[in-house]
Amino acid sequence: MIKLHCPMATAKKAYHHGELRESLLEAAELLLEEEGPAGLSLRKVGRRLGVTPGAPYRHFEDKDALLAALAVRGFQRLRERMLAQQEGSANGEERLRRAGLGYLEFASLHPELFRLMFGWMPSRDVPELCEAGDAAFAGLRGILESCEQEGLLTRSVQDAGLMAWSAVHGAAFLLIDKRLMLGDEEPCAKGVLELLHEGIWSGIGRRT
Amino acid sequence: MIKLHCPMATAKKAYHHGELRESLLEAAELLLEEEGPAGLSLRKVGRRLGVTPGAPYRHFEDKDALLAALAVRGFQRLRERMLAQQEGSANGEERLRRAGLGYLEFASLHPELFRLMFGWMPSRDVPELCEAGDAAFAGLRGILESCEQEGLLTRSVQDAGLMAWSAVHGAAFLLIDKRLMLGDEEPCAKGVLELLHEGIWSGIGRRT
DNA sequence: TGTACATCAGTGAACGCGCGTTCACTGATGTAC
DNA sequence: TGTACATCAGTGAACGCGCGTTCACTGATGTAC
Repeated sequence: MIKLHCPMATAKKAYHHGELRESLLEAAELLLEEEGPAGLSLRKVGRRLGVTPGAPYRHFEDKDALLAALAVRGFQRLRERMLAQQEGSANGEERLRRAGLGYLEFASLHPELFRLMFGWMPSRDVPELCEAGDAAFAGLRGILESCEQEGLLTRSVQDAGLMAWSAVHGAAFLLIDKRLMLGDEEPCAKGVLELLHEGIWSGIGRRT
Repeated sequence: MIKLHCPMATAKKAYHHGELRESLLEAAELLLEEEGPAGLSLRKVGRRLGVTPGAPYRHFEDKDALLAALAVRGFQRLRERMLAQQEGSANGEERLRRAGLGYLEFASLHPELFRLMFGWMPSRDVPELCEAGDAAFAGLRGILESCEQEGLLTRSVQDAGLMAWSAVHGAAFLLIDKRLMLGDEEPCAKGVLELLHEGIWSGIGRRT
């Protein structure tokens, strides 16, 4: 048996873990999704990795720093997911739709992380965190600006951004809170987005 | 000095509090808003009321029950606020706007409670809680149904509901998370709603 | 109106728990010569 | 290539803390007669 992420693969118990920082983040995220924010403790994370309670302090100043790092990672992935499939799509409307879908998918896949990123964060004034959040929103703004250049918007980029982001953000929360029922079936990101996009686009754009 | 809410107003320290259940809820909500969910403990709430740690257990089975009651109260007030000014407004569009404004105002005034109601709740399967949430949404649905009867909707009540609720719900979160910047000024519920409503109504309704 | 008694609501002390964090330590790693 | 040594990353024991919850109790309240 070889543990891929451990440099000391053969040794049964290595004194040095090797990639503890990354492992802590992974384990913490897993724990967060399993037990929610109240169930996430540094000690538990350490225990999962077979590591002493003091070990995490070599990599994070305190618990809040770990949480902030978790949220930063989250924003980066959210951004990547939103922008992932943009290249192929010529049309501004289509790019907006894909970004929205990425947003909803991200929330569905990582509901607790999503909640942590938006609002639950105990220490909000971490600059890295703000930057990561702003960067994610900048992706949306970029899409809308290109829509405007294509002459597709009926409103300012600012107003369209408020509208589109609010709608998708709200839908993401309602989706992970299971407060949406589309007929009988369990709602999925894709179904919700289809309905939503129609409304958003009627509200901010025009079809050519 | 007379404490209004205490029947034993003259006695310096009454053995029986008299309205402890209600006081616990009030104090808990205050504490929640001041310190966030992580700072809310039964002991602290008791301490604030000058009451023993065991006292709350005469009124709530456990901490989760208190939290659930808090959220239920929140949903009731959210509903009331949304429907408060409906009577005077003949027009369906206007009623929808006022409901949206009520929603945003509620979130602005009680951000932590709002977060508790949506999603943070540790024990989600409390039936009273679901009912209270559904009742709040039913208010929105009623408004949209009357819009439909007035011939104002361009979409089904279902789709319009998803759209309108998502947009306002998302804006509420972005607002309390301070993620919205409208030009230079600090955004307020009213300003955000004005912009939002234009987009929503273009998306789901028509003007007569 | 007065008394006896059941019920109720809060007391206060105690429980065990898991937590975040600190600290002197030690084993492993990597670098200089 | 081999050795000495500084640096680093994890150990393990300990700290104090505040928490949720329990429980035998007691003072106040309200009811029956």
